[in-house]
Formats: sequence, structure tokens, C-alpha cells
Amino acid sequence: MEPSPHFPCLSHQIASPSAARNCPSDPYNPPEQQAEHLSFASGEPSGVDWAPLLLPRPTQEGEDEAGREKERSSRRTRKVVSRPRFAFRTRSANDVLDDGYRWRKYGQKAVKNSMYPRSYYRCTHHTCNVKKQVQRMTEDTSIVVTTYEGVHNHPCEKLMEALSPLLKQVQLLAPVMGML
DNA sequence: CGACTTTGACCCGCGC
DNA sequence: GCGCGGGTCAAAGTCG
Repeated sequence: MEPSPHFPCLSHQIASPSAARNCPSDPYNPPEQQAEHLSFASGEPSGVDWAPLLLPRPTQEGEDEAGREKERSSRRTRKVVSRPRFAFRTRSANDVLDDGYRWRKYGQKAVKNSMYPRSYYRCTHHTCNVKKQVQRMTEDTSIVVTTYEGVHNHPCEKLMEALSPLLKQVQLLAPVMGML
């Protein structure tokens, strides 16, 4: 099945109605608003510990600092900055859903009370430090929980890739349209 | 050879 | 203070 680069939720069966509202790539539902719809996570027997996933947590600044020792000291004095976080569930055989962005995996941890590990990904765009966590639910192994942290400050690469031929055509047609 | 994944070690916050 | 759990780092390995 060819995943849709624009609407990643369409390439996966949405596991819960609220999950659709929380799709971060849905252009009609910006993340700022989606963050208000996190209540779907609470009170459900999911096998996933939602609280740490959804609650805002301190985020370090100055991640481009060179040197591990410098990094350690910066972590000790990290500022408390709350970033938008939003989670949604998809029913998919793949752990990582294709949301159109490129991600680099930087860690994986076994999670308590869960037989599946949690994976940590970072957006590969150099100016974008959006992160996401991916974890498969214990009670329903066909459901994958994806938690995004932050908002992309660059266009979706796959979307731009798909649109570029179209944009070229528009540019070619622009002078013609001006004549009409 | 660059981009990416794997994985053990490390760090930090929090509860006891 | 100590141990635990979660998050991140970074070296080594893999892949195209």
C-alpha cells in the first residue's frame, strides 16, 4: 500500500476517533489545537502509561553545543520550556508511520509494564528539533502510539517532493494565465 | 561514504 | 542518600 505523504493518518487505520483529531499533519487541525484533545488517553485501559507521554516536561536548550562535558553541564542547568506535545494511535503493522518527514532514531528503551520497547526519533532537518516517541500497545498489539513533541518549522519534505512537478507547471502557466 | 540503526552507558528527576 | 525509570548520547555496525 502506498502511504499518503500528505495525510499520514489515511495510510493507517485510525484506532480511535480522537486519534484522527490528533493527527499532527492534518492541515485542518494544527497541533496547537490538537494539544487540547489529549483527553482520549486518560481512563482507557491501554497498556501504555500515558501520563509521562502527554504531560509537558522540561526541554533542554542549546542542543548544538559542542562537547559532551559542555552538554552535561547544560543539562544540569537546563531551562524549563514546555513544548507542544500530542499523541495519537494508529492501527498499523508498521511501528513507524510514514508522516512525510524524515526521522532519525536516537534511542530505544524497554518500558516498565510494557512488553514492547519505546523508540525515540528526532526530525533529521537541521533546524528542526521535533521529536517523537513510538510505542506499541501491550493490550492491543496492532495499535501503535505515536507521541510528537514540538512543531516542525519546515515544510513536509515528501509533500514538497510530490508537489514540485505541479509547482513547475504552475510557474510555466503563470505567464499564459497573465495573458488571459 | 554518508545516512541511519542498534545498544549499552550515562544523566537526571522523583519517590521512598 | 539510594534505587528506579525515563530520556539521551555516542560508538559501532549496517545499508544503499
